[in-house]
Amino acid sequence: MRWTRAFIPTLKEDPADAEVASHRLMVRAGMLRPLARGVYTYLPLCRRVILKVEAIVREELARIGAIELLLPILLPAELWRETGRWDLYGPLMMRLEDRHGREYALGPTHEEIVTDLVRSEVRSYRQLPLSLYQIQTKFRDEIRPRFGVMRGREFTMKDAYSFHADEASVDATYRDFHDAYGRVFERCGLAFRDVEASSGEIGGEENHEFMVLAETGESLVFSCGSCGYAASSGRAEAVPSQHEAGNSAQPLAEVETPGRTTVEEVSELLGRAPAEFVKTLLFQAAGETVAVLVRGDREVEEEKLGRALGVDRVEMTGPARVCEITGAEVGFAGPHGLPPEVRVVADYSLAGRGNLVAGANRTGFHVTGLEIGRDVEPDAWIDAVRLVGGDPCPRCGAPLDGTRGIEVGHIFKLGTKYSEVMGATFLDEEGRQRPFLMGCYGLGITRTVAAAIEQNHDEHGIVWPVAIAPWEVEVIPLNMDSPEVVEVAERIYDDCRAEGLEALLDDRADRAGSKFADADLIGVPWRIVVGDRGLKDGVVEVTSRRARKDAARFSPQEAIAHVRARVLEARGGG
RNA sequence: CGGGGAGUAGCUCAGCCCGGUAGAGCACUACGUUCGGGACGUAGGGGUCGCAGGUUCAAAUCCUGUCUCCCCGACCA
Repeated sequence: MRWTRAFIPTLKEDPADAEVASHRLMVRAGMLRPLARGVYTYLPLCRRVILKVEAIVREELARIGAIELLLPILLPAELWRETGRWDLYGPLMMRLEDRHGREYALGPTHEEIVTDLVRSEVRSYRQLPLSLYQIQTKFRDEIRPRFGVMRGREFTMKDAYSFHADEASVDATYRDFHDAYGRVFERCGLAFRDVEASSGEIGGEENHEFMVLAETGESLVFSCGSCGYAASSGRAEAVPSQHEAGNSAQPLAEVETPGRTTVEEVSELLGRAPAEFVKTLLFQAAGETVAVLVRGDREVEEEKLGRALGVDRVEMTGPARVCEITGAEVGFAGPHGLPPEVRVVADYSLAGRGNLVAGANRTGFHVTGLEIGRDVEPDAWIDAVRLVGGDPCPRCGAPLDGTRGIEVGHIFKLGTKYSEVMGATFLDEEGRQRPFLMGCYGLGITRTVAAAIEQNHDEHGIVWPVAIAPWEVEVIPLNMDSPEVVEVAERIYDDCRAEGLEALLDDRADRAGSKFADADLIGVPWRIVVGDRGLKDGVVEVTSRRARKDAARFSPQEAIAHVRARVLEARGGG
């Protein structure tokens, strides 16, 4: 491709609204332009990268026998009503009506749609297992789209769904997808972790997330360097302590704490460490009010809490209701003396602690000397705390690493969650009608591109891994007025392509500085520079984007051979 | 949804308080000089100042409404 024909509108200046590297660089490098909040045009350079990622995904899925199809984007409400997700999905789903007033959604995910297809087409266990996937645009009306394509409202996702007659088959396919995802991200040049995760809206049983490690990630990941345990924040377990109440034999006493509502403020006033506090948080879980007690220096992880309570989701109780229940303003809730209908659960972080500080359920007062077991008897001890880096590994006790990550893939075992309610069944060997066992497997294509940039850039621009680079080599003639430079560059460009390399020729009449700056920005991994200076000695220069200025001098033919050898090493897979 | 900020040239922004001929840098066009890490000069092209009302002799500027975008938050007591 010739630069003058390629439509790569690079920018000298950073866009004003881009906060993270991938967003900033995608706009500057002429990959991305915004159209609406969380909605972007993918320019040709970006499209090339997307197609490369998709090609890798297709290759790896073909290896595990998954079959590509394409499901519609415009989805009738009835199917979603069958599973109850028309209401459950809430405002996250983009909805519209046709001229007759019929309701539709723009597909945020496709479990219902693919299950509907399979229930009407697949009759027998002989047709199983079946793995179907598509690569398609998804729509989610995110609360707050941000970070460019990392959290957009319209994005490209590969979603796969598998159907099985028995658990062993689900397990085998789940493992296949797990391994295929690992190979995809590896081939894309990404450092990632696969972690135990919680299932969110999709639901189901076992599931794993694939997290690309990056400071700008929106998720928290915990991993153990000694035993290999890894889990997302919503899943990572605390080490279960023995839940014996402490006993310091201090009397329960009220203290005045006017206007001090946060742990920090009360801690300062009383001179007691936050770890000696009980935070009492009221949640609504399936219509019931639950008081969750957690150590003052810790936070509740709502996903874990929901699982511990056996409900799909928990919600914090609104301030008005909190006042009603505790009889005090928000900020003074405590475990002692709550109405009997409020269920009380205590997090393990409080186990064995005595002489605690807590709200007094009276505006302007806290209590000291609180003993769990004496002053309040929790209905249950649970693990609902959000871990922090350095917490002990639940498997081996070594300190956990806490890092941020970008979720690029998520795989689930669904069981019969969808097939059962939708009546999707097959006949087994004994002629019995049984619901399909299912798995589903998502991989964010555009998010993977952004994650690749987050992990591979420097202050000058993108540093593409060869496997997903828009081009493998960029040929840069430094002086377009020199017939010799142009001629040699053109010949190198042609020969590169003849050798099967994907080449970009910067045939713009610009000065050398601009070409170098743009080359750094768009991040093509190899560069062959042709200038009068070198041609005097019959050589051109080869540099990698990573090394940038460190040039090796070769004859044109050697240069191509050198680059070709490096590219073939790095292409991987295939 | 709540709070804050911003909409002026393709991009980054000034001008608005204090109403009076619409600006700068980058980008673009032409010519010249330059030419190995984002050159310089000269001359140009390009804007219904988000939109709709209102006040005024006169509105980018003041007032009202509205739309859009960005940031923060959405209850951790």
